Amino acid sequence: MFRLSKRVEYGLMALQHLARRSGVATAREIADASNIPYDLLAKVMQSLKRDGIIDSYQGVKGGYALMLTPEAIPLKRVIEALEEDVALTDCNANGAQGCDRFDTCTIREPLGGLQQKMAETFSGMTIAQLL
Amino acid sequence: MFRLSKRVEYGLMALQHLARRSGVATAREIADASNIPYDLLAKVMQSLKRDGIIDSYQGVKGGYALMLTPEAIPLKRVIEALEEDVALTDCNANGAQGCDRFDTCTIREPLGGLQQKMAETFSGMTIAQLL
DNA sequence: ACTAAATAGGATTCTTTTAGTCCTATATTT
DNA sequence: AAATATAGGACTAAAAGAATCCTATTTAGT
Repeated sequence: MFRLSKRVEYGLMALQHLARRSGVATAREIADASNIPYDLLAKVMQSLKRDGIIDSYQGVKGGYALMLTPEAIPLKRVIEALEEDVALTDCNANGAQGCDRFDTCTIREPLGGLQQKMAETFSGMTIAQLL
Repeated sequence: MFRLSKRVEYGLMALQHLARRSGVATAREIADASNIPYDLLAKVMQSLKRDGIIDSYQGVKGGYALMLTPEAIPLKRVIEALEEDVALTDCNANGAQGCDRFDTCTIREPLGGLQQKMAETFSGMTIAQLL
């Protein structure tokens, strides 16, 4: 349906939250502040951590903090960290896998061009512009 | 997952087919040529017809033909004819419906800007550029 | 040492969306 | 009348997305 997933929505809200308070915030705090299901947000934060966008601190007084300035975090990176790829078709993301008309297909290449434009759009906007 | 739906993929293939042969083609012919499930394509053609992108002729010797030149059919129109909207979030498409954090949400507006850029991208490419 | 509060992450379930199929009706040409 | 199209409703199957549950580990404070 051509939408950002909830994971991405929640991730953006969380990063916005972290950018605003510029310190450590817990997943619980963010979930409460933005009215997001805690368990789901927890996974999102783990993904962002794995990607290196944020850092995490375990234990009491723990939480998450940005590893980068908001200006240095393009939306494209957030989306990709959250296990999606900015691609219009499967074939433009994964190649022939799973498409039985890969060879004869005549829309893949032109769509590839479009896709690149979209990728540029998502690269051009950063967390800083959400503030 | 941020992909075009099969409906849109099939619709683009069909329009490309019609643009190339610039005459009447049946759904069966297009389905065979592009290796698309016939039943599904039939619905897609009906939607394109309803939108006025193509015209249809019933009965033997019937089929479909473009109502517009390929240059006059932007992808955005095709996508919308096929029951999708080019929107990044539900709220940016339907307003407050179904989102319980509509009022407090702070990512909707900036995403709206992005969305508009995307819409422009999809408006800027036409069926002619698929040829 | 113990407890409380965090992150880490596996497994599962529920819901929604998308894709695909089936069947019948109607129109048109031969 | 028969054959070949589109029109469209109803249904089923498969996949993806969202949400929940449970347990392990880490760490600060007492």
